[in-house]
Amino acid sequence: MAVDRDQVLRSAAALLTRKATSTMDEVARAAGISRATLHRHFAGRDALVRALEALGIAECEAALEAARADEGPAADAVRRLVRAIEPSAGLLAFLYTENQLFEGEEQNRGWARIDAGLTELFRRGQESGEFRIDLTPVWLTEALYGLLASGAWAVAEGRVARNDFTHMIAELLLGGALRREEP
Amino acid sequence: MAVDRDQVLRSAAALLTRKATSTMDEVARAAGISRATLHRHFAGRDALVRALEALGIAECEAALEAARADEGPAADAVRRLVRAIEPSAGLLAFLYTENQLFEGEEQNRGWARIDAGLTELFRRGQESGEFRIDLTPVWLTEALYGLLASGAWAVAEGRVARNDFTHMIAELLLGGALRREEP
DNA sequence: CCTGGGTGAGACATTGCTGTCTCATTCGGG
DNA sequence: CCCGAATGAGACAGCAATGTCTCACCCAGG
Repeated sequence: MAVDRDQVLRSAAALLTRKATSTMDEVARAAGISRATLHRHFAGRDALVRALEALGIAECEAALEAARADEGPAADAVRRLVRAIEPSAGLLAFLYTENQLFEGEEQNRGWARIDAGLTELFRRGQESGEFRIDLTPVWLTEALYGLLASGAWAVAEGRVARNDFTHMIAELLLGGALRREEP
Repeated sequence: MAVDRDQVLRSAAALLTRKATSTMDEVARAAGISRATLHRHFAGRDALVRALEALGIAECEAALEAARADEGPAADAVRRLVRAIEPSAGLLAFLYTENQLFEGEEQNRGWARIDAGLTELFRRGQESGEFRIDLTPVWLTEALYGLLASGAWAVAEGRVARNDFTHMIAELLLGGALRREEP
């Protein structure tokens, strides 16, 4: 027995990614447990979302770590980062939109740290001359979130191949749609 | 009296953009009318969302028209389009996330036409050699939606200046974060 | 001055989800 | 084998939002 809390969280993330308004009952069924048991592990929907938020933050920080965002050319760091964060993109998309509902509420301190890490990466790229300076690091960070969410949904609906996810996001973010002049 | 239906729709759009889970009562108050009157004009929340969807579609088509998406260099057309669509970005963001909930449901035919128009624009840019061919037109369309939503939220939360909206989105989408080689 | 359409305020039942509780069952360890 | 912890199933009340209805009001046009 002893329900695997982490596995419950992951199936909840997968379900809520597809349907953000899923019921506690649906979440429980998706995890293969009863609503009562789900309630024993997460006091309520709110607690569940908080736990998912913590999971998302942990995965983002792990990705930031694994991608060694502060090493080497910033562009390569961005590519590594997108690759590392891909498995979490669905969860991120859910949390990203969910956060739009918290209105004034102060955001979790974890997000602030991740935002800072990303912003720093883009700032570093600007200082090294790799990135253009007319797009602010804050905007590039927001754009990355938006592209991750778009990408996750596009993949979920079959409009983009899963294998292309990393390439599509990283290359659009870095190079844009315009064709580069031949080097 | 005769409540101005269009004005109600616009205030609803503005409110739901900020808080997607707003109550019918909140929507009514935001429009300065009573819930009863709101109900007389829109049979229910569902009907309201449908009407907002129709409004969003109409504004998108108008923007697509006004931007003359099929004329001149594709890159310039994209810039005109982003500029023309900016006032609707908040509504678009709301509808974009709302649509994630409709799961299987067949999407409105209007969106299909707009998607087709955008995809065609990007395809045209590829054929003319302006746009790179490793990013599919479908993905560029999705990315545009995602960036519009990100941009709208970032502006709403004060992370990006409203005046920069068009530039940030269009230039990131077209040119990406990397600095161009000096021409 | 009337009259009627449009409105606001509020009551009401309904619905769907939530949170809590109970009870029977099951499974694993001692 | 036996016991206890964890679970599943279901009942139950509470709650928030919805949709419907009534009634009084106001104001513009006849």
